[in-house]
Amino acid sequence: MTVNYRDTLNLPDTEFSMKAGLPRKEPEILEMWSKKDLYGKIRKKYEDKELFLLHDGPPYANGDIHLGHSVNKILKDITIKYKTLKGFNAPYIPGWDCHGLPIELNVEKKHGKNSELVKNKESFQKACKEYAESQIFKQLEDFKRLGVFGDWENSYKSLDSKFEADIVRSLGKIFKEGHLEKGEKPVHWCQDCGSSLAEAEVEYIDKTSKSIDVAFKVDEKSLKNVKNIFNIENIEEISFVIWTTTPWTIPSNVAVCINPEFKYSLIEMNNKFYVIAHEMIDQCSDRWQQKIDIVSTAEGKELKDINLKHPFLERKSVLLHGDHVTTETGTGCVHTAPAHGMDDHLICKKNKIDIIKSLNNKAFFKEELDFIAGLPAIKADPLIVEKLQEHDSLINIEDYHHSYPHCWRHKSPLIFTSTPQWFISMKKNNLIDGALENIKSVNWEPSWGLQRIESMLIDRPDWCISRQRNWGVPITLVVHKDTGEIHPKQSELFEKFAKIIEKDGISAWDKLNLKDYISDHEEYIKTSDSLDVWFDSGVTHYAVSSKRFGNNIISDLYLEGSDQHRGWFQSSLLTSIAMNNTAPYKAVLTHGFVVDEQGRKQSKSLGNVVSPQKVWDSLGADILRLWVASTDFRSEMVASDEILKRTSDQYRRIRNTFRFILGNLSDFDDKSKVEPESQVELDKWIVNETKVLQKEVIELYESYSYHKAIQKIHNFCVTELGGIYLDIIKDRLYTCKNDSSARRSCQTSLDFILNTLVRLIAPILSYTAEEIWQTSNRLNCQEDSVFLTNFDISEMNSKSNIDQSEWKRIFEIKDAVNQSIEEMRNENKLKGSLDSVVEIQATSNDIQILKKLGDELHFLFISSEASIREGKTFGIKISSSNNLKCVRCWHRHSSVGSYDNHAELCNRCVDNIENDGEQRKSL
RNA sequence: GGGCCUGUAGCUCAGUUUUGGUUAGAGCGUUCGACUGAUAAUCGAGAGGUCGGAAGUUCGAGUCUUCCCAGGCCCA
Repeated sequence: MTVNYRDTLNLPDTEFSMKAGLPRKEPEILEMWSKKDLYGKIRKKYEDKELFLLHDGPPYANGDIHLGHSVNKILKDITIKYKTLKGFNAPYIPGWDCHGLPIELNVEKKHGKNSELVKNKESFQKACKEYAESQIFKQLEDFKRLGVFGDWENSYKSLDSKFEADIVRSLGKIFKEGHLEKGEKPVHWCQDCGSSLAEAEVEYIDKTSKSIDVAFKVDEKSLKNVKNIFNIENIEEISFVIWTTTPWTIPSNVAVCINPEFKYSLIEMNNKFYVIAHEMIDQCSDRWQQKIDIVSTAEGKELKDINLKHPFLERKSVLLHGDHVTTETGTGCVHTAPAHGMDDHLICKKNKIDIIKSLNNKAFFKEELDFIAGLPAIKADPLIVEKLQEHDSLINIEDYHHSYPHCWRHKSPLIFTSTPQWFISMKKNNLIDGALENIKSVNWEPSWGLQRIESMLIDRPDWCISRQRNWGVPITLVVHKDTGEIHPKQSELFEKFAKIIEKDGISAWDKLNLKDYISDHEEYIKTSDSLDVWFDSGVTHYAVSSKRFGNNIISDLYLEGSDQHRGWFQSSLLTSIAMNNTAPYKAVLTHGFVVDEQGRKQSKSLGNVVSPQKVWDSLGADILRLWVASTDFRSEMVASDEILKRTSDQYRRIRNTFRFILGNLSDFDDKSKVEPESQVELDKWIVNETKVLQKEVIELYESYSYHKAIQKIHNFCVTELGGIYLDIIKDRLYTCKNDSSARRSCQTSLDFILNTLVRLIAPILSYTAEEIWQTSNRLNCQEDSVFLTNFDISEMNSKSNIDQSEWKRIFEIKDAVNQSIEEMRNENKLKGSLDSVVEIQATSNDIQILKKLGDELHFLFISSEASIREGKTFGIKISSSNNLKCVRCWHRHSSVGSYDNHAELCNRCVDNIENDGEQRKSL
């Protein structure tokens, strides 16, 4: 009967399962981290170390987290964990942005727009706060589930009264530094919101508007002048023709602009005389379907000191020169209503022409315009067209399709209208210059970030911080009830109001009585506007970073999506420059957006949304983390089922590599370690390879090239470990005596690899790294968690007889042998590689190298025998071994059958079972 | 319409800047084979791209220039 020699082998043994079961295990690990207060322990351990401050950009406290949130948080977490393992004190304070319109709208929807709760400002604010908190709670649980480490108990929220007070203090500081300005400027206004909107709240949607061409008659007093310029007589009436897509702005017209660089023609059409840009004649003729005769042409710059008459109001309209006039569409004469257009506003400001606005503060037409009184702007279009027809001023009307600003919530068309607003001025106290100067010394990653924010800053208007909303931090200004002048003691008042708000929240502003603060209170009123929410998040460098880490601290890193070049990067920069004259960050890293396989953005309507919740429930958060890490985040990040499947494959390979290592270290401890000097050559080689890998991967982490880092780790598991090292050492691990130096030598290397690799994957595969750590006695004897260790592992240095280039050649020869064996297999002359006998003919160089492996060469090829002989060329001969197969080590050897007590074993196995065991030097 | 960015095997990425130069690399997946002592694993081998498209510069372009196409972010 055959002896069961399997029991004499040292087979791997581990509880680290092949099947991950992440969706089940991860919550348990999360629970363990929480029970241990791991984050607290990390903080304590590193409190004296150099600070690395990654300041969290707050997500908006509304809705479930999506893949974009996950990408952002995971990238931050990888960075934080890497820096921690590197030995930095790298805290992470997550935050939330809590005020603003979307939350108001949700609360309105929930309770009813006309409910008592919504109508009462204080109860409405309370409801908004509760709603935001409920959203935060949900998001927080999901962020934690991603495996993100942070101070969740002490996260920052812009709705905390302390934070709200700090927002007020920030505004006070900016006021004190002279950047605040009152203005009357056109802003996007949503009739449904009853409020002006931030740029971020505007979206462009295709719309059909009525475009009209309107004649503006030349004033009687200017007629002679115009006739002179065109060198013509005997004409009673001349009109300039403008083109606009917003008929409702005609009542606010105060001027018509022409470009002084263009030529303008006097034309005759239906026995009437008009002026339009020469270049536009053909286009207008087509559009109006009219025959046009050119009477005379003049230079635009000659047309000056001319007054026109408003088409139906008793008012003049001035002819102005402006470079903004183009010949793209229209007539080359531009209707100018400074209350309703930015160009119009600027050109009138320049020419000192007063704004006339026919809309009231709620954006309805004023009473004095009887025919449209009380109408909202766009609704008045037909009546204005009618009015123009009555006055014989309408030349043409047609539909016009264009991309038009709409409210991001209501999807309703916006109007552009001027309202009294508070601004942070870009120029008043050189804020823009300071910003442009300071961004140069920030490290932008990718580098085009600088160019991007620079071009955005250069053409950005003043920052309108006023919102006519209820759920927001009040602009705590005290202004004169008649003149609107700010109270002389305003600067001191900011701190007083901040203290009240810190105690009682934002509702305190509405309740406080000015007579408790100023003696001349009867002359003054409180402003009722609230702050743009971008201001809230913009001052987190003060309300969070400075408050928690010391005054004027500059964060090491801001890490957000590339859309934040206009958003948070800019609002933070501007407030920081305004308050401290320095940028709030040393480096800014941006990532792209998540798209589908076709490169399209994820949207509900396209049905291509990947839900992070589904991913961690089915595959595990580590798979999501691995996907984030293995994608180049600098451009768009593609997510799809196939990609996640590939990611799982990649994960399994890494996991199984650890499983193999753990299984083969089950009987290994510190006492079993072999001195590096006496290690087998191959074991020295892999230690060296591991050290090289570690160095390279750390460099890649350092440059935020996470996808290259994880790829390198994965490739190492596949090529160096799977393809070479682990495959070769199986023989020694399994068949040598368990405490033989041959076996202990490779276990010593495996121990080193385990220690190195588990740390290298920890920032990315956090759950798995921790699972490995807790499973292995070799690891958990060192620290309570992998995250309480660092990359510095005790050095293993040793001299080797075989250098790197020689090993390279050895493995090239191994590849060649593999190919030869494969050929034999294809010809059915061979089955497994252990059936083969390898004969190599090589030149002296190769011979010299191969000789170093001695009679252990066949272990390199995993063949039963191998021999070398010198020749003029390189050649490989494979043959099938005629020897019997040893049932224990599966090698074919002539000694099999020559032992009476072990009839089926080879000499090597007999030695390993009965005697001291074999010695190994090289493989 | 403008600014910035992306486009290399089915998938994820190298290679493109300072140096343009022989048959464009890796891993995954796929196909075939081996093993059954990492076993829903592991090992070996093979197939697979002309580098989004076109034109140009050059002896020579994935790599430089221009234009075009597709897509992303931000703006108008």
